[in-house]
Formats: sequence, structure tokens, C-alpha cells
Amino acid sequence: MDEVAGRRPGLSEQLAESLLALIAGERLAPGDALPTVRALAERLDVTAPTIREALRRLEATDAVRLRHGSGIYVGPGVLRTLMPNPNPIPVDGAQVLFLVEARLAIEPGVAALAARHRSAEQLARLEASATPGAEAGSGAGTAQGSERRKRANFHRELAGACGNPVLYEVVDSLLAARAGEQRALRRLVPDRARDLDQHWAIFEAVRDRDAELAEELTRSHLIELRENTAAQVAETD
Amino acid sequence: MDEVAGRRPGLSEQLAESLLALIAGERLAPGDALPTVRALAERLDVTAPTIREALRRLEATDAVRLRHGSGIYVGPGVLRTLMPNPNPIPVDGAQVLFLVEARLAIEPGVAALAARHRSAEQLARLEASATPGAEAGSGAGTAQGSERRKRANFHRELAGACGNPVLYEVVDSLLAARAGEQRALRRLVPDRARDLDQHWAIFEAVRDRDAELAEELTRSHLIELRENTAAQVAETD
DNA sequence: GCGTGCAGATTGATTAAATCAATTAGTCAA
DNA sequence: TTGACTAATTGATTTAATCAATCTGCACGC
Repeated sequence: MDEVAGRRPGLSEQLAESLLALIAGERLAPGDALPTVRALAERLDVTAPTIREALRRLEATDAVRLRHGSGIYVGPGVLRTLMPNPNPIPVDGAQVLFLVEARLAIEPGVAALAARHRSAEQLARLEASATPGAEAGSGAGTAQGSERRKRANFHRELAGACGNPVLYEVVDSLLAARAGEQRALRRLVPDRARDLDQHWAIFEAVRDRDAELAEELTRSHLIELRENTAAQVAETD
Repeated sequence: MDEVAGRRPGLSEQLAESLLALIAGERLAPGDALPTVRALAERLDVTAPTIREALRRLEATDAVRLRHGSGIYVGPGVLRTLMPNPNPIPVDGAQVLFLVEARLAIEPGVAALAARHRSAEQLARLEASATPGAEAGSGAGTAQGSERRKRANFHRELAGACGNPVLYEVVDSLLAARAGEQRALRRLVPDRARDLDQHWAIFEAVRDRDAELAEELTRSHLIELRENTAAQVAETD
């Protein structure tokens, strides 16, 4: 009946907003501590279980983190505008294909942007992710300290080099979603060495600021991935 | 200390997964009802407040919906792989610009895909969204029933016409994020009529299956949007 | 001196029972 | 048939108490 029921006051949703307002008001950054559950409950004039529900809601998007025996902390999620669904349900092969095709539509353009805008540091990170085994290596000057570093994924780093944090989140979310589903397939990459060669070629194009080449190499690289994926989906089907 | 602390079992996170498993196991679709809080609590061998925390976590991503006095229902969020951050914090002008530029990197390619793959029905929806005032109109045959229809946004419909649900979610998320931030700016579109004309031109290109034209028109359309946004950001700054 | 290890305090996690509030459905009267 | 009232269902919140994990600091021993 209600159809476009505008959604009324809500529930403990208000509390979640109040908590975000508190974080924003106090200029808290990821890693900073929040008051205790009991303190928050008193401050917002509700009881502990209620404040807890609001915290769980925020925790779902990694906006806060509750560490047993320690306290409540701001999480990296507050800063994001986009994210993968943290509650993924098992998917079918068609969905995996859509995922790869979405990357095919997005990442070539991102590679072109990266070739134009990449900084020296971003280039170094990209090179490291294109080099297997090298891992963290030296990089003594980066001082990445508390920065949360995911495992160096070439495509992630490529998106990071484009200079647009929103685009990075888009690609990061697609990759994260894929990670949750790639278990359904045997191996997405039959020829690992070939994969690395292509990564390296893309890196070189970005290094030389050749946007068109970077775009085209990324496109053909992902087309191969799509073909491999389609073949495995058909096989599993 | 823990650095890469792997994250232990977690907490009531297990319960959230159990609930998702229940949804998946029972083949429940968005709109279907779940057992009552008390029943779930007994079934999963925990007490009501605990199950409630898990439900809040799922509610945050629209995987379930709790309707006071009615019951618990599966939400549309379960099917998504990507979503906008449901807990957005106020942003600055730079972030808004990044958002527009991300759309500029993505939507032209989406328009090209839409021109190639759009169905007759998708074309009709696109035309409707390009025509102001027409609104729902006739369309007696669609029988959209319980389908949750957001207000007809041209760019959203364009993404819907590309045939890739993941790409649709990407664009949808970017638009939703923008909606949460456009209040910071006066008006993103100074000339509404010009905007509509451009939408109509894009529609025509998609109708005629002219992928290159659709791509180019969408690009120039978004470039204008970027310029307008940049001007307003600079002004507000 | 320095590190180990054992209390105690802090803080989140969970339980328990009870009450409040909103929706739904059923019933009865006009 | 229609409308309003009532009662059952179900989620929302409170209160109080207990369990468990983490951190702090002091004492002990090498």
C-alpha cells in the first residue's frame, strides 16, 4: 500500500547518524577511538543494547570497528563512497561474466588516465605489483606506516595510479566482489606467466605515459580474461 | 601490533552469515518474509538482542528489512555486488569533482554498450526518462508490480539499457553517492533545457544503435557537467 | 636492568525477563 | 458492504546482571 512510503523516522538508524555526526564533529579519522559503549549510551540517552545495534550497522560497512576488551574505533569505511556488498550471496556463472565485462568496460579508460596522471610513487608501486616475488622490497622512503595495504594486486594499483579515488573504489569493489566468487571457478588464469607479461607491458605503457597503448593493452588483457572466464563458466555449467 | 591480524572468528558476524545461509537455503527472494525475531533466536540458539545485532548488520546493506509490527523481510540488497556507502559522511568539493570525473570515465562506454545491446523495452524506459513530465504514463504491459522503481533518472536508465547488471550497479552507486552530495552545491545544471536536449540526443543515438555517437554525446554531456561542477566548487571554495 | 608473568581494572559480548509500540487481522455494528 | 473497534502478533527498547577478552601496572626473577 505505502508503495513510495518515504520511510519514516526509522529506528535506531538515527543513532547511527548521530554517531557519524559525532565522528565528523570531532574530526575523528580511521584508527581513532570512540567513547565506550556505556558512555555512548548515556550520551545519546539510550541503553547499551540499542547503541550496540547502531554500532553493528556501522560495523557492517567498516565505518567503525569493535574490538573486544579494547574499545570502539573509527574504521576506513567512513571515507568510502562506494563499496562491495559485505554480505554477498553465492552467485552463478553469468554474474561472474558480467563482473569481468564490467571491468572490461571500465579499466581500459582507467589505464589511460593512469598513464597521464601517475606520480612517480604510484609508478613505483605499480612496478612492484607487476613484479612477482619482489613484494614490499625496499621502498624505505614511502613511510606508509598505518596505511592499510591490501595485497599488491596489479589492477588495483593501476586504478590507484589514475589519481581519482572514486575510480579506485570502483575498481577495488569489482575486484573484491570477484575475489568472493572466484572460488567457484577453478583458475581464472590458465597461463600465469602470460598474465604477468601482459601486466608488465601495461606497466611500461604507463611508465612511458602512452595513454592509448595502455588503454589498448588493458583492453586486450581483459578480453583474454573474459574468454577464459566464459570458457570455464560454460564448462562448469 | 597485529598489523595483518587476519581477523578472528568475529562476533555476531557468524549469525549474519547464518541468516544469509538461511535465505540462500530457503531460496528466499526480496520481499519474502523471514521468521520472527524470537523464532530466529531460538533456531540459532542465541537470545533476541544478539540476533537483532546481526539483523541490523544486514539491514545496513538492505539485505533485510525490519518492519515494526509486521515482520522481517528479505531486501533487494542481497543480490547486489556493489553499493554506495549507506553511511556517507559530508564531503568536500574535491570529492564531488572526482565523482563526476569517474562518471566521465565510465558512462560513455556504458552508452556505447547500451546502443548495441538495448532491448525494445529498455529503449522505451529510456525514452520515458528523457521526456520530462511524461512520467509513468501508460506502459500497461510492463507489470512491474513489486519492483522498486527509483525516480526515472536518465543516466540510470541508460546504464540499465547496457544489459550488464553489474555496470548498472556501478552507475547507480555513483549517482546515489552524488545525490547525497549535491546538496552541497546549488544546482549542478544551470540550464535544464539544454540538459534535456542532450539527453534526447543520446536517446536518439541509442535508438538508432549508433554506438560511437552515443559514446561521444555522453562524453561531451558529462564534460559540460564537469565544467559546471568545477565552476561551482571553485565558487563555493 | 630488563623481560616475564600474574593480578586487577576496563570494556565489549551475551543473556535474561519484562514492557512499550506499531502493524495486522478479525469481529462486530451501522 | 463498509467502517471502526478490538485483540493478537511482532518488532523496539529498557533494565540488570554476568561472561570474556584486552590492557595496564606492579612484582618477581633472571
